[in-house]
Amino acid sequence: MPELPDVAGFKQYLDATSLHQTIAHTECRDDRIVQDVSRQGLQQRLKGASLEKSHRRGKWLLVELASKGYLVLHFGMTGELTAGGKGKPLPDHSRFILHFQNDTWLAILSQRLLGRVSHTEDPDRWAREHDLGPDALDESVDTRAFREIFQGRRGSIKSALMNQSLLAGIGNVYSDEILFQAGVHPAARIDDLSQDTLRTLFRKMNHVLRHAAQKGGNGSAMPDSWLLGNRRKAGTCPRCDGSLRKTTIGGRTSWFCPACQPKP
DNA sequence: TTCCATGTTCCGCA
DNA sequence: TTGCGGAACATGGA
Repeated sequence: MPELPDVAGFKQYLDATSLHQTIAHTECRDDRIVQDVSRQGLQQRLKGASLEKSHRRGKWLLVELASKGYLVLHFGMTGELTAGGKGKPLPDHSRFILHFQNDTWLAILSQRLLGRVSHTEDPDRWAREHDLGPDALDESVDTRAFREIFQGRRGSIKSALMNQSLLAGIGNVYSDEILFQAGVHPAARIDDLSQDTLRTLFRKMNHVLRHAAQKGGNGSAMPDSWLLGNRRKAGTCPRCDGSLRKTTIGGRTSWFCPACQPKP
C-alpha cells in the first residue's frame, strides 16, 4: 500500500493523533525493523522526546522531535500506523510502539517486516545517504526539472518513475496509474518519448499524486475512471472497456491497456 | 501446494 | 556509467 499518497495519509493520521505528545517509553517487538541505529540507541533518543512536526519525503515519514533529531519511518509494502489508548489492544504486527505520557500510543505496524524505523540528526544528510531524489510533489519539480531528470536516460519509463533516486514517492501502483492516464506504454523507452509526452506525464503525475494524496491513499475513494481499481486478472479498461494486460517490468507486475497505451 | 504481493538493497552481467 | 534481472528479506492470502 504505502506509496506517496498512502504515506501522506499516514502523515495526516499521525498529525491528528500524536503530534505534541511526549514519549514516555518505546516498545520494540522486533529488532529487524530498526535500521542504521541500534535499538538501544534509538529507544534512548526517543525517551522523553515530544513529536513536534512531521515531514513526508517520498515514501518516508520524518518526525521532528523537540531538539532530539528526527524519528524516521518507512512502511515497506505492508506497513501502517495505528493509534490508541487504554483499553484498546495493540493490533497484530505492531513492531514498534511509542507510548506517550498521557497513556495513548502510536504503533508502527509491519506485517512483513519490510518497514523501517530509524533516527537521524540531519534529514538532508540522511536523504543523501539513502540516495533519495526530490519528492515527486516538491515545488522544485516543475515541467523543466521533470524533463531534465529523465534527460539522457535509456531505460523504460516505468522503471524510471519508480526510481527513488530520480523522484521519490512513486511505486508500482501509482506508476501504472500515471502511465495509464498519460496514455504511455509502461515499457516505452525514455529516449523515445517526445517533449510533449514528457509534459503530459508530468501533468498526470501531479494530478494523480495530488488527488490520491488528498484522499490519503484510500484506493476506494479514487474515481472509477482510474486504472487503480481494475488492476487484476480479467480487469477491464475504464476508458475503452477492453481487456487490461499485464507485463513484467523491472521485476514488477505492470498493468496497462494495450489499446489506450499503444506500444511505441 | 504454489504463486503472488503496493518496497528496498545488493549482486552479477551487458 | 547506466540499467536490467534476479534474489533476498518475511508473511499471508488466493
